[in-house]
Amino acid sequence: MKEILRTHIEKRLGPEPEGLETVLNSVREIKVGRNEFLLKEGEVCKYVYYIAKGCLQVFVYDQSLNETTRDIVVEDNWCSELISFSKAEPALENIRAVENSQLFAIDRNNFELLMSSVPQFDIVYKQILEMSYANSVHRINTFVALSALERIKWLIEYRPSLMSRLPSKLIASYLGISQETFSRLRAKV
Amino acid sequence: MKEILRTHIEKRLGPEPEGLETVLNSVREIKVGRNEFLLKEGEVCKYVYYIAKGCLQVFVYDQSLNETTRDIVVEDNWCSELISFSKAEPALENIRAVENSQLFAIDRNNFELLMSSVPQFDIVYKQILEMSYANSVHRINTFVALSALERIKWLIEYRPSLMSRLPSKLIASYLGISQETFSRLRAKV
DNA sequence: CATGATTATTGACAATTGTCAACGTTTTCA
DNA sequence: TGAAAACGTTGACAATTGTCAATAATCATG
Repeated sequence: MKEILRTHIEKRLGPEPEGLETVLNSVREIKVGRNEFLLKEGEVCKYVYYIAKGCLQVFVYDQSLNETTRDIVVEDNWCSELISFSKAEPALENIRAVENSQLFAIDRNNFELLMSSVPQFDIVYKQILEMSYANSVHRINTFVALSALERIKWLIEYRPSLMSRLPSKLIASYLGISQETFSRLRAKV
Repeated sequence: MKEILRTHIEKRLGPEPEGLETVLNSVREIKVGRNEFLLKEGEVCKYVYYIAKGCLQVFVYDQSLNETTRDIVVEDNWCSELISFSKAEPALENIRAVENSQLFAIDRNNFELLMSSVPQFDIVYKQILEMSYANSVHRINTFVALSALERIKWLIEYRPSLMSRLPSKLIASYLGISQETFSRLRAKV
C-alpha cells in the first residue's frame, strides 16, 4: 500500500532519494469513511495527510453555519491545515473526507525529524507549501471577480473531474454560489 | 535609511541576529513613483521588496483589461511575486506602486546567498511565505461567499487604514465589486 | 491658476443571484 | 425492504449588483 506514496515521492525527487525509507517508516496508514472529520476548527492540526485514495474537503463555517469550501483535494495530493500544523496553533479550518479515503499521515514530531534528518524532505515541504500558496493565489486572482456562470466554467476548465465526482451541494460551496444557482446554470454552460 | 529594515528584522529575530549586516549589505535601496511598475506579468520577478514607505498593488488583468487586485501591501511588509521569484518562471501578476514609495530590493542571487550563509535568513523567508499563504487562505475563506456590502465591512474590519488611504477604484478592484456599487454601499455601512 | 484628464457619484434600468417553498429523487440505515 | 432523511430541481419573487450614461469633483501638469 505504501507503494503509492513511494511512487509519489520518487516522481518528485527522482528514483530512490536518500532517506526515502525513513520517510516511509514515519507515516501511518489510516482509513476514513465518508463524512468523517480529520480536523475541526479550534483543534491543533496534528498531521499532514497524503491522499492515496479518496477526496478531502477543507472548509469553514460562516455565522449561519453555511460551509465555504476553500479547497477540494483528491488522491495523489497532500492535504493539511499548514498554518495550524506548522505553528501548532488552533486551526481555522475543518477537514472532512467526502469519500471513503485511504491516507498516509505524518505527525509533527516525525515531520520535524524528517526535516532535519532527511535533506530532501524539506524540499518536499517547500514544494507543498509553495504549491498550496500558488493554488490560493490562482484562486483569488481568477475567482474573486467572477460571476456564477464564469465560476462554473472555471471549474470545468481547472477542475473538470470534480463536476461528475462530487455532490453539487459541495461544488456550490466551493464556488461560493447557492445550490439553486448552480443547478440552474450548469445546464446553460 | 536602512535603519528601518534593521528594525524590522530585529523585531522578527531578536536584537542583532547573526548575519544581519550581511543582509543589510545585500539590499539595494530604490525609490519608485506613483503608478510605476515593479513587475509586469510575463517577466520573471527578480526581486523581493521590503517596503520602507509607500504602498504596492499586486494584480492581474482579465480579458477586458479590468484589474483584479489580489493584494495591497503597505510599509513595513514584504512584497513580491514569490512563485515567479523562487522558480524563476514568468510572473502571472503585476506589481505597481500606488504611492511614491521607498523600497529595499533583494535579488535572487543575494537571496540564495543569504539563505545558505545566514542561518536566520531562511526563517525570514519561511515567515514571508507562510504569512503570504495564510493571508491568501484567509482571503478565500472569508471572501468568496460574501456579498458586496459584507466585503466592504470585511475591509473595514481587516484593513481599516486602506479605506481612507486609497482611491476607491483600487479598493473596488480589491473587493471584486464595481466602483459604482462600492460608492453606493460605503454610505450604508 | 487654468484646463484637460481622471476619478467619484448618482440615476435608470436590466441582468444576475439568493431565498423560500414545493416536489420528486436518491441515499441511508435500522 | 421501507421509512425517514438528505439532496436536486424548478418556480416565483425580491434583493443585489452590474452596466451605461450624465454630471460633479478632484487631480495632474504646464
